[in-house]
Amino acid sequence: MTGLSDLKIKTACENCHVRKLCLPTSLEGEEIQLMNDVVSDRIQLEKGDYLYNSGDSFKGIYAIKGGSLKTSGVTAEGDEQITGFHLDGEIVGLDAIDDDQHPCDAIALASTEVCLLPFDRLCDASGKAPNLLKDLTRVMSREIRREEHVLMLLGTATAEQRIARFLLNLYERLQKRGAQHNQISLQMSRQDIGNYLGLAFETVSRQFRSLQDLGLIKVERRNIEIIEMNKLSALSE
Amino acid sequence: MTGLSDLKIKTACENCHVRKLCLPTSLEGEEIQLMNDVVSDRIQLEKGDYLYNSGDSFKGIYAIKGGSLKTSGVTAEGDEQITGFHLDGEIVGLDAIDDDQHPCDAIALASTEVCLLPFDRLCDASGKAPNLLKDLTRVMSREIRREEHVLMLLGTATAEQRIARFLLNLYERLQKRGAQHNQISLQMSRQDIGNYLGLAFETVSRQFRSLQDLGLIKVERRNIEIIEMNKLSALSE
DNA sequence: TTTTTTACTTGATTTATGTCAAGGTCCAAA
DNA sequence: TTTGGACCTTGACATAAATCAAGTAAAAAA
Repeated sequence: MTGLSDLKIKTACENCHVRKLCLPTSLEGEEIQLMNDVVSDRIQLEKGDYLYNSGDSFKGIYAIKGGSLKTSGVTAEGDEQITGFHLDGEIVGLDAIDDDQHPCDAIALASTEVCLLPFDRLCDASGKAPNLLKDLTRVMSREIRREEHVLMLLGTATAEQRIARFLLNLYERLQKRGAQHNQISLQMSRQDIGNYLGLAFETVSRQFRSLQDLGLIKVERRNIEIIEMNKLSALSE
Repeated sequence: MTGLSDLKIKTACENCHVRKLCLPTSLEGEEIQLMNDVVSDRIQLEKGDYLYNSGDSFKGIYAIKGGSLKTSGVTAEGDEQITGFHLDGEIVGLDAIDDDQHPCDAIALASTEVCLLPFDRLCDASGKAPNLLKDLTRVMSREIRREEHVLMLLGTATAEQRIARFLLNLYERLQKRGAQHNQISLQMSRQDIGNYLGLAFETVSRQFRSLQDLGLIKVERRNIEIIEMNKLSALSE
């Protein structure tokens, strides 16, 4: 099923446009070839497709080559709780390593392409390349810190602060990926944003409106323009 | 400063009473010796002592040999947000790997002893022992999942659900450490619990009282007895 | 095109929880 | 033993955000 030419395309980590944001950020020259051998598969998803479901057995972690995903768990009461939005260059599935099954769903927010990094291969390669081991632990550490930030947000912040920080965080990440200046293109619904931030979707809508009335942002469906970055930033604190 | 006999005591991972809960859970025989060489130091803390402060440079991760810690970050507004309570056998400091400085404080809740695992040594050893590498990634994955659970709690749960889940979670972890049946000994203040769960401390107090009035628990200062485990569990969902 | 569905906005009302305030209890230091 | 202070409980009141409800706009389907 997989020809030689496919393999070549599949394994071109060194040519990947998100290379510097992805897992093997510190690998150079021959080491990056190791990484090519780790990547077993590319998966193409359309909007709404599941990359994995809660309960699925763990094969490996996934690097997002293009597009975006949301990850969500199911609360004890049975409803969805979104735990993160993930952009290209970011890694999902790290929470499944411990007990060999995914505790969350991962769902594409748009057309999305991911690389499967089978975990056994990744461990083998990490044993050979100390830099890869460091990159792996760094990526996991970053995910822990990301969740700590969300946690701190949900612990105390007001609805306005949550929305402001959400927008600023997304903006920073989009900027690294070369987005247009001061523009945020939301890939998710108000429902999703509210769910993620622990707010009703009506509250998200009202806060967008309120920030627009204050002249800090301009809202046009799922496109947000940041007008007053400093004020928005001040308000988020 | 460190004699041979000290070294022997320091490095006795194989004899440690929290060995099965700690990092090197899958190591056997000679491999566990590798771990002994990783541990560089034991640190004794009294209640209120800081293990590290936010901003401190990262030396390594810490395994709790006995006692307990809280970790807390500082929000943008400048107030404390507790991100976790950590018991013996658990690991703290994983969030500092990525950018080489601690993003949180870690503070002892009681007399506490920790082992310092310098990160470079740990990486070296992980390169030699594939099982150690797996243990390390498992511990990090577990921390990611733990935070996801808190996140899901803060996203939607009511005050009553938060308290119920907090108690049940703590109970499970204490049971693994041989606590008395149905007893929870809280090492932290109502203030801390509220901060962690995103509630005012008065709300924590009221919920304890309410659960006691329902006959599900018995509260006596910082000792909680679970009377109706099933009902408490049902209520937490 | 028209119709249907989904996503979003806005208003009115309710409610869970925060805030303020007062008093009580236990522990530690003198 | 007394005293001071941290910690906790309880009540009264305020409020941010949820919920309920109705309408609008855009996208998808017919």
